[in-house]
Amino acid sequence: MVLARLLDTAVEHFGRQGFEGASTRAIAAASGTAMSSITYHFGGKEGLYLAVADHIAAKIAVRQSDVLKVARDVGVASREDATSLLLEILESFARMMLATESAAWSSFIVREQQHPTAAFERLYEGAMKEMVETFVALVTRVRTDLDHREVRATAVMLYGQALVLRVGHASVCRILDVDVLDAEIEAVLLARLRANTLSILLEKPA
Amino acid sequence: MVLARLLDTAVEHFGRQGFEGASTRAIAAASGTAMSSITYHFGGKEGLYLAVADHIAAKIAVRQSDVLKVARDVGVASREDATSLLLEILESFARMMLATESAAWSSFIVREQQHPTAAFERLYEGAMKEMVETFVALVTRVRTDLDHREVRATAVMLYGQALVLRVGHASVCRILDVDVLDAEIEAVLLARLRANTLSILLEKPA
DNA sequence: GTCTATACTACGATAGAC
DNA sequence: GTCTATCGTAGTATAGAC
Repeated sequence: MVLARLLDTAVEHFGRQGFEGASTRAIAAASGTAMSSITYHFGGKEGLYLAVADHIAAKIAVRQSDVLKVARDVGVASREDATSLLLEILESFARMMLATESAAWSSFIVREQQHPTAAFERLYEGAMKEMVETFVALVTRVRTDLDHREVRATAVMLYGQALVLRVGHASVCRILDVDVLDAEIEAVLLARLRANTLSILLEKPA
Repeated sequence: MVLARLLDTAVEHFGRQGFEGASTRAIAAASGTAMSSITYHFGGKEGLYLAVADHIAAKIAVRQSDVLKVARDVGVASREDATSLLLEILESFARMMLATESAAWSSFIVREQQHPTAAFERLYEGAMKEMVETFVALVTRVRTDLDHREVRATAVMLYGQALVLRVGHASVCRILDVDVLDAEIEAVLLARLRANTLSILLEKPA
């Protein structure tokens, strides 16, 4: 109970302020417990940080599990099925990027992306790997004209379209001239994501 | 001189560790001066932080000035010219995201994107605004089938494809199964960016 | 302008009471 | 398991020498 509360608070604090910036005192206080609880439960600040990485990975895995399960069940898909599966996975990811709850842990992940520590390994293995590999397999199926590396580069950029919604949040709001991304704007963004993705996937081999 | 050295060091430190995580002592030491120089030149830690934002904005503005100048000179372009200008701006941005020097300040910017402070205003007005507006104008020219908001949503996602190269750096390396993004991989990525962007821009209105 | 010295606050870790 | 108390370190800011 205290343990869970510490983890949730820590996601927020590490996300906002990074490892060095966050303070175990502040995390403990915001969790309504003493600082030494962190030492007891996690061995120290670093242990808490790694536990947060696992915590985030688990949350993402749960959130993506439905759509990934469908992809697994379908197995080798027709080109049309693969295309619509890709759209679904990407839209699911984009919704995650738009959800306000992702703000907390996305900061954590983005920091690890740019300056990886041991926590990155846990994030990647625990949450991202399966999503990535499924995605790559589907792009391979749809874009038979591309080689191995081109497929993966394409997958990266398809993801980038959704990632920018969270990572460039302030600019996205500025560009769209809104203060918050409400349901109406979200619909426009998701529709564009879908349209762009279809354009990319269904390009006729030159 | 000391001032410039302090700024360069501060970009690095604030980028990696954030505002709270970075220490003025460490920044001063790495710049070969005393901590009180920061107080003298910038008024304190916060003043230094804002100065860093201006510093970064200026660097980006310089880097993008050539390609933006061309766009300005062309004025109202033909659809073909607008398309190739868009490709050029985006590729220039992508090259910036791939350059190792952008690692330092991109962390700074990404943090401000997700949790904006006064520094974000300086970054946006100083460096991003012109790039964004030019870009939106060109997309408007090319995708005449889209309304105002759809154009801006499309612009955001086109940028996202390039942004992911920096912001998702560790994952990109993992997905492409490389340790560093060398010239060969870069070429593949840029070629895909170009191809995807063309697919999106030249989509036939349904 | 740039330094040293210092005041004050907050950090993480740990020991020990309960 | 959770708390309080305390230690050593490191943070920012500031005053004053040069």
